[in-house]
Amino acid sequence: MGKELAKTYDPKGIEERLYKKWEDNGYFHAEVDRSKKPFTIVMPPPNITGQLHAGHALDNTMQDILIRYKKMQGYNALWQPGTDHASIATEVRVIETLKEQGVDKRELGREGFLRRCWEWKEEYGNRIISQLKKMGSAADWQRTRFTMDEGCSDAVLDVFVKLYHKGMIYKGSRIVNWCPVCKTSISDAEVEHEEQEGHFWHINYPVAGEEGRFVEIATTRPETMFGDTAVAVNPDDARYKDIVGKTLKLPLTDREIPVIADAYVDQEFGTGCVKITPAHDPNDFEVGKRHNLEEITVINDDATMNHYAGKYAGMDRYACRRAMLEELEAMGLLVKTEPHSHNVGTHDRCGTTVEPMVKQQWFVKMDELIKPAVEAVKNGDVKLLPKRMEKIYFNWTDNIRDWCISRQLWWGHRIPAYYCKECAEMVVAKTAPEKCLKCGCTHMEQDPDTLDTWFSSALWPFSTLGWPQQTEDYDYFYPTDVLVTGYDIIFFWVIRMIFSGYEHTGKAPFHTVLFHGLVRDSQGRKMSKSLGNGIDPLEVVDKYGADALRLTLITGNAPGNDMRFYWERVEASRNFANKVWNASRFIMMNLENADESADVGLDDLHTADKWILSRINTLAKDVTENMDKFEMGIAVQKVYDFIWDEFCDWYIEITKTRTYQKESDPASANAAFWTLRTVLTEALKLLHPFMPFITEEIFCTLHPQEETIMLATWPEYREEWNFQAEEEAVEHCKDLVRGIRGVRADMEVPPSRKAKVFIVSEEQGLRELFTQNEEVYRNLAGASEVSVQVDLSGIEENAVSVVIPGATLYLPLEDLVDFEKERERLLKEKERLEKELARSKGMLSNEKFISKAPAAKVQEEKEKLAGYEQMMAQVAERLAAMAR
RNA sequence: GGGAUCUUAGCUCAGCUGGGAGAGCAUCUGCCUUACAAGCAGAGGGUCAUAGGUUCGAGCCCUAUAGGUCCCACCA
Repeated sequence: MGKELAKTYDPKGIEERLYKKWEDNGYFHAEVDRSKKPFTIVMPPPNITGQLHAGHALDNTMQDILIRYKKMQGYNALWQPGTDHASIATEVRVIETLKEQGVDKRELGREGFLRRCWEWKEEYGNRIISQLKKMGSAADWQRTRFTMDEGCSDAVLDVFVKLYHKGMIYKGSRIVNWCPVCKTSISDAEVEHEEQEGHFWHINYPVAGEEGRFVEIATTRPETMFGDTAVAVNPDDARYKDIVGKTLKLPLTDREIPVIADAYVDQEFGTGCVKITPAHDPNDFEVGKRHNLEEITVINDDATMNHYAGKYAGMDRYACRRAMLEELEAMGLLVKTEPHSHNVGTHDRCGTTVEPMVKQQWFVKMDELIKPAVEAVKNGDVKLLPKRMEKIYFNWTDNIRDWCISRQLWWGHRIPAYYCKECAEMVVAKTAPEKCLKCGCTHMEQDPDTLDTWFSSALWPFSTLGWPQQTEDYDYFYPTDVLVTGYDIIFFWVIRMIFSGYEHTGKAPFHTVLFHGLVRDSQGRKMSKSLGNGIDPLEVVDKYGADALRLTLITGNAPGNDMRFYWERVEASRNFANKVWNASRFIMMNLENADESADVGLDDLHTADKWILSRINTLAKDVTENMDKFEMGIAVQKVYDFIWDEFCDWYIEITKTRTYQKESDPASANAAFWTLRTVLTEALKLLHPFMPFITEEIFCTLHPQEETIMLATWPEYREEWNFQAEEEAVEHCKDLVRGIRGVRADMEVPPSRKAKVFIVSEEQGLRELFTQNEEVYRNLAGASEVSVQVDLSGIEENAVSVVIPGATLYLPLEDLVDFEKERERLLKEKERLEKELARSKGMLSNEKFISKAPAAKVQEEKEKLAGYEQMMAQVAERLAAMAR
């Protein structure tokens, strides 16, 4: 039989050993197997700069649970892992590292810099993977991919070239978000808007040729006025009708600009006159296009002013602002300065205020591409969970703008566009053309820009499976099934994967997206480096074990909701692990006495055995339903409650008398042994996806002939394990036990003192039930002797009593009796019953309830009423007897 | 400006399609009962934010209000 287990569960050592076993035995690996149904999850690739944080822990626990669950259900489950090159994030980190060594990126040159990036990747790229392994992640590491590996890069090039030739990728001069610190353009999704306190400066622009006449404009960014090419007013604005078409002198410059009319201007806001700077404002850019205005860029890539700023050239944009305002004030042109709070775009990575700039950039045309992605969510081909995420999704798709994909970075997929140095002809192709198609010269130069890091992530569900090659893997495992990720990257990633899937593979990349929320600190704050409030999952694993961490992250966590992290909750999880451990230990110790050869059939089982079997049978059904609805928090809660409450606190206790006294009734003991072993095994299986390590350790000890629980069969509901009558019988016994325990606690009867129990019931069925099932409740009720009877014969006058549904219990406790206390208890019970009766009678006397509520409900209520009336009668009778 | 979401026991949160309010932690009482004191048994504690409405019946559906959180948005 099984070996002895330690007294408390210590995950240290166990976890590492089991993980190694799983990995070495290839349990995580999936191969194409046409005889099985595939189930595929593609892991959101963590950045190679990343260290495991609470978000990863939650994300990967959820995926691991699904994978393990599906594996046990017999699916050929593949969890496809990999890492992301994280273009800008990595480049920033590498630059920082270089800086510490006193090296500048440009000194190294592109080649040299990229070598450093690959070195970084080699050094840190696997760090997070080894950390994910500590969580128990059953990912197929043999298939680990990288967004810049050969296959993924090939997919990127393929897609770029294809979209370009379809006219869906274009190069154009557009206004983009420019980060002056990272010195690259960024997409709209990377801009975070934050409310900032700023100023509204009113500045007079002199009207040319009309001495003393001014147009007062209001601006929050005066330094951009060097790029003004017009002032606009609303065409319907009566105040400015006569000035439209006139010319203004742009202060601090020698340029003159026209006054134009455009409906974009809001008459109510500011002065109703807007300076138009097409090169530095998205709205002004549009206005400029409509009016054919010149685009004058006045700010350099590093946010200093260029020569258009005259004497301010070379100054930082804010320094320039301060200086020029002083000058304007001195000139008397600064009319007033108002405080003004407004939204400012900042770069989500570095927090720098973005500078809108006109730049030559590459874009993906979104209008057509997005259509199938919208349709898919609308018609349910792709389900977003929780459903409210759909609104967020549509909000984005409905306002979609072309996606700026070029980045002025070096680390990433380089854009496959080649320019002829001689004639400037451009060729877009997967491989570099040897010579210019137009002029035939060989001086071809590749576009220096790289692609947005999300361009490759968008292809991740299929590029990792071999696409664009039509591989067996791709054919079999794609489309994937569920995507699990945080709601914070719905725009960056989820939407882009969906439209990319439709565009390139003709299919949705997954049928369900399961969103989870953020893990916050105990005060509800976001975990962040600067606050130093982040919890390190590895520290939790080290202290409490991976199973405890996993359970903590999953319990009470509804899809899409944020959760708070509490160490107390980890402790509670750890306690549960210990509970499972000890219950198993106890059972295995008992099983050493079990008669292995005993052939136990369902007919040999006692009431309690059938009850617990029936309960776990129902549990399996419920948990499976919850899992299929992705309600993991609810599922694990049910398993937890079953194991702790029903199995440990009731069933194991019930069986103790039988297993302890094996010799006196071997058949009874063997039935209990069989049930203990069976139910424990089934419970371990149900718990395994959530707590893989402890369940594996116990399972393999309990079943030494089995290799692993990972490949055990997931419990399924079976009709032959459904025992309704036994479930009811045990419920009655539990009522009885609780009744007696309650009264004993009230009367302060020491646990060591056993008492005789009289069960008085007028119902023959109940009397039979209690007579036949004495073993179920006798020990738990601390009964020395039990007598089931129809009347009070033989019961001492001063016995203590308690009423339970259908019966009254009497405990003769002469010396301990306290009539006043018992009267109080009975009166309290009477009060409770009176309330219930009133409520129940009220409902049943309501004609509308009778006529409109479902018949079953009415019947149910009638039965309840009967039960209350009966108990009321018992209580009344007892009170009357006591009064005598 | 638009939208989402939350408000349930002292704390943190569950509560699936409307049919008598749950868990963990904390508190109180009694137990070292030969698996577990990281435990066992018992107990207290909620007008489910507020006000209306729909319904035989509302924590759950609708409307409004208050407060919190978050997302989106080009009012210079």
